[in-house]
Amino acid sequence: MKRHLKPGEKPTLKTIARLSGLAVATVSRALGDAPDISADTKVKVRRIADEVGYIPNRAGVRLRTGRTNVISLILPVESNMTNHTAKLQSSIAHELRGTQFHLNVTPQFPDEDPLKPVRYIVENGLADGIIINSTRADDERVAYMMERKFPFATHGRTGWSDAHAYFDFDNQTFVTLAAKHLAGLGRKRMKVLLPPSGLNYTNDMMTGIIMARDMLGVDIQAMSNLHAEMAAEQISAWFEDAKSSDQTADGYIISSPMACIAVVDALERQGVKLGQEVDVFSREAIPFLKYFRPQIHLMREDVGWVGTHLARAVVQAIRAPNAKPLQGLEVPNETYIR
Amino acid sequence: MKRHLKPGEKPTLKTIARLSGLAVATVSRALGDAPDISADTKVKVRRIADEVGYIPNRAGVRLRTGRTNVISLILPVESNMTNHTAKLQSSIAHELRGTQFHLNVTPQFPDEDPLKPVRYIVENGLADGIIINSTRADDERVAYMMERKFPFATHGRTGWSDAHAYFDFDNQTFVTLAAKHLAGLGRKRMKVLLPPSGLNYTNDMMTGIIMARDMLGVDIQAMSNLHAEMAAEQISAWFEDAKSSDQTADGYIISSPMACIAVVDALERQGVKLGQEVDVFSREAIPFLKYFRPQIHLMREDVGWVGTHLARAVVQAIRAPNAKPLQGLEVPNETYIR
DNA sequence: CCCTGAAGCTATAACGTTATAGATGTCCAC
DNA sequence: GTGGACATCTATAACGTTATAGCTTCAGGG
Repeated sequence: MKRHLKPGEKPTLKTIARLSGLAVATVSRALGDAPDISADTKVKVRRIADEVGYIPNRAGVRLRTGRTNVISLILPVESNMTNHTAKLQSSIAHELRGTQFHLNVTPQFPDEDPLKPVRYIVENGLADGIIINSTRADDERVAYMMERKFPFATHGRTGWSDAHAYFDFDNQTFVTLAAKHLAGLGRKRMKVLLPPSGLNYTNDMMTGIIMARDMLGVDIQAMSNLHAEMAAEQISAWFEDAKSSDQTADGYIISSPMACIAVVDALERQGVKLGQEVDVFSREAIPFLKYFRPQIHLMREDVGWVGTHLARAVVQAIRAPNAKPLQGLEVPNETYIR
Repeated sequence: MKRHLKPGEKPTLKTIARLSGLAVATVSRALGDAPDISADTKVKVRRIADEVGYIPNRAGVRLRTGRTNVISLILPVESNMTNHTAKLQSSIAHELRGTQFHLNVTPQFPDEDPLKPVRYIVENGLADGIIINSTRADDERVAYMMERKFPFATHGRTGWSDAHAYFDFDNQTFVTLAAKHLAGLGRKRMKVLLPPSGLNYTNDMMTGIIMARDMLGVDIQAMSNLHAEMAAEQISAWFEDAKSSDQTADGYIISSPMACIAVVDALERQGVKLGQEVDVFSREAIPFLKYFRPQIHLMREDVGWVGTHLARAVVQAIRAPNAKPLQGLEVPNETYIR
């Protein structure tokens, strides 16, 4: 398809002009559907443009026309930010304040390849650096950016995290601490509701399970067929269905606050009382589960600091590509438990 | 200060070159701290640049150097988005998918003039359109953008909303419906926890209070010295302090989910039981308060649709500046109540 | 007094795009 | 066969920036 392109060449109007034998201005006007260009030419130009994958250079358009093709969302930074995403973005934006950098949000839709937005940004030069989360051990986005030496920082480690900037919460320790805490309350049979499988921190939590089993000698295992990002209804439904199966756990370790709510709700429907038959331990960024049920045990995680670190890390990766990448690992201890 | 500038002129390197008598290239190199420019010149250029308020044109830099000065945050769009901000952004991004527009997030810090980010974007041409929320009746940001004919859309109406694009939830009807619902449960003395004063939807809710009083004949009033965006701790503290004062309300209408949690918590600490001595009615975007206390009465508000509408509205404002602005008002009815 | 080298500045070109004015060719009317 | 109208395309310039090469000036050595 792209056989007309010189290798590594980013197609511009000039490319299309060369391939079509037309002038750059004509190509521009043809693509812009100007009235004084013949239909034939328009079709021909359009075809070549598609063939070579032409995408208008935003800087060129912007410089010439003043059009930025950007929509700006003004996000009020509230003091009592109860909101994970808002908090993360605010802290990134806050750290970026005073630098030349602007923050752009690119959605990654569940129905598309996770690599797509990353590739789009890298190939079209839409940013100097990228921040991603939900990392996998062999994350293809990370592999892609490392190969191209494109600056980035990840929330969550990967198989190559020695070599790139990241911030991570030590989820292995999270699990062992939680298990220890529950064991201290006399709990004997624990179940862990993990994040979706494949994610790096899911693996870390699985390691934590094994470590807790080995070192503390407790009966602890992951819940199968269920993960912490499922909708509350699904989690509830699972507990209903599983009534007949093994429900003898007396301790739950839950990876996300929403899942925790769903689990507690399901347990209570079965007549179980928190702090009596069962104890529940969850991770939480914002102090709110304590209002839901004060008996829930919590490990706090500071999202604001995550954003701050990631912003610094990616800026460093941009400015000093050869320096040692900025890496941060927050290892929780007993004082993190509420 | 800016007396050297022609009116309306956006300072560029050329401007500084003209004012300093140096060549454009020299100015560029002086500001870039190049080694072959004398210290004197650097100081002089820097001073003039500051004086005229020079800010490098991002498109120029980007075109020349390839540097975008943009950091991109990849935001995974989860299906069970439990998160107001993330949901809003996802729906905006979703609506923008397939258009040429990118979404940029500009924070508005509580310690700075709300007009600042808007002015920054407009003056420096950093976007083609702006979306704002937390509007006031005589919102200075709206006045600013209207005066300059800069495309925008607001979440929440203003005093001039006939003339601009907006989406709003009918908060007046929200209050009257809630009051009617509580009255139907036999509640006689209602209190409303409003959003911070000055916001347009706060005024709407106040109108709703008066209408409910007049039309339903119920005893209903706003809670003073307290608003729904305060931290949970503050709300709790207020209820403690106010023990001695009037606590005879039997119905509460709360403007935000977090405040609702705090209020219910405070009430329960006083031994009050939901659905018995007191009923509580709240607004909610995500189905979660029902897990907290199933007795809470809810009016649902679809944040996803808000984002979709706002995105369409601002795109229309950009593409067809003279068309009638896109406006949407969601008027709740009994079926919105859960 | 010429040559060299350094310091300090500038002219030019280029990044990719599009608005403007102009060029070329065709066709028809007179 | 000349003029004009029209359709279609192109050359040029400009947006703001910076890398590159080159220019000027001056001091100091020979």
